[in-house]
Amino acid sequence: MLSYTEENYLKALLKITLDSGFEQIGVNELASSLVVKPATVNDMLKKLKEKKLVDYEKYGKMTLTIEGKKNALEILRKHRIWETFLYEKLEFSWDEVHEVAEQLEHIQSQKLIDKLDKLLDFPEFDPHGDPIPDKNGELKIQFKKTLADVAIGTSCKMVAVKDYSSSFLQYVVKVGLGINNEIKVVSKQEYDAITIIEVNGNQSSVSQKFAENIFVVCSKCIVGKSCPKVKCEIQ
Amino acid sequence: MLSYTEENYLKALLKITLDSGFEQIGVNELASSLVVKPATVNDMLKKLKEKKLVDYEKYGKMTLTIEGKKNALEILRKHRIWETFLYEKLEFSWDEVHEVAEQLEHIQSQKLIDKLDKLLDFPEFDPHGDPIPDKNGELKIQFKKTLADVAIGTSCKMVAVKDYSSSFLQYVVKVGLGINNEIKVVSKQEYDAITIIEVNGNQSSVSQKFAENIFVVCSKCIVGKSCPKVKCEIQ
DNA sequence: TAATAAAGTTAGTCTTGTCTAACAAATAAA
DNA sequence: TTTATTTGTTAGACAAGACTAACTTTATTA
Repeated sequence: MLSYTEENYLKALLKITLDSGFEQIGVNELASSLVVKPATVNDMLKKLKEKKLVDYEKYGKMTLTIEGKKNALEILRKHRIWETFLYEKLEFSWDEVHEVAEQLEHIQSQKLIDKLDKLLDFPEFDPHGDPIPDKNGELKIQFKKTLADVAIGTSCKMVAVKDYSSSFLQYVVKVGLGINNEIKVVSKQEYDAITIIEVNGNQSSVSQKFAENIFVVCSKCIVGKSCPKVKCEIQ
Repeated sequence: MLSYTEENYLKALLKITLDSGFEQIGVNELASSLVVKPATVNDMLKKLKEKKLVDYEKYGKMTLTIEGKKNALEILRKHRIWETFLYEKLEFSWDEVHEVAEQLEHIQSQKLIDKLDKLLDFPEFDPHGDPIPDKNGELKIQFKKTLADVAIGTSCKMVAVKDYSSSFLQYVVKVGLGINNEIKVVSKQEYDAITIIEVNGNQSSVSQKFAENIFVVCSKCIVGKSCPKVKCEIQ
């Protein structure tokens, strides 16, 4: 049985891997993701290594083991199913679900998750557009990049967000954006990367930071140098 | 903000008060209820007193303060709403809900509970027949006693259970009993208090221990000496 | 009411998860 | 390639919540 804290460490490791596309994770990186000091991560690492959930050597990088990844995917599955439940059945808005799901994901009951999954008719995506791992831990991975990587003049479709904070999500709604919306990149300031986008006929200017937190798919996107951090894998 | 553990101490105190009808609770009593040593309770008591959730003097008895009771009722409300949700919406049986609700009751989100309450159409009782405190912390209290207190030849109606363990609840079902069933006490062995009851025309023998864990209401029940531990209050 | 039993308290220890401060290794830059 | 910087490690401390063992009060009962 994993503790609440151990679960959070595994989840954070998986999250970093999925976001960056790299399986090798440094102590500082994990520490800042968990808002904890590197020394603390170091201690926990010994325990996770002992339990064979993480591989690492002193002064090396860490990687989830198969077993660690399996556990992490289960937590991610619970998190995303709870988010979907809150959104679909309890009238929560998409900027409210994350915080509560952070607590609910630690409830121990296989039956509970299976029944929720059934109640929701086996959803494939959560309210933020993220894929929900299935019972076997299979996770759909889409070709995706951020709005910041989309070439001027190109259209794309918003599929997910990278930042789950209320303030960001509320701002996304304010700009008229949502999952599955078509976005056209009209122009981009060279100086500060302010981007003019068009959604449903309305134009808005968004910052570089904003654009980097919107995941999109499109046929003609810039690969390589301008898309280094987003894993573009197919299932 | 209360810790998970503090919440459990408050809940246990309220539980003992509701079950026994006495507000004055001893350290040993609470310790055995929480399956913890008296020394541990003693330490926690200092913290709860500090936070003005519990009144007590050294070597005296403890009582929940108004504030402590308010908190405890909120936890009880959450517990019972979650049990109802699991039972009504997720096909859990009545012997499965308690364990999971023990975890769910600690989730911090007022909105979550309000929305669940609404989804369930503001239930008044949980699957074990216990009343659900309302948003203001008001708790319906029924006249009730245990099946062990019912006089021979008398009929009564089962309204709740005292023990929430799976093994007991499954046994209750096996005997053909459930909330709202009419029970007639046919006879009782003097030697070992084995009681013959009749439910829906079928007779069963139940032990004293069993009978003490079934709450019932009836018009002609024995009060006073044979009903010393059950609080017989009206709302 | 004095002896015994039960109930409650205290002191010291353990584990988990966190911290700070000092140190060591690896990497990047001059 | 030597120095500086970043990254990672260790040691020691602390808070929460639990324990054991020894002790003190209060309650019971002979």
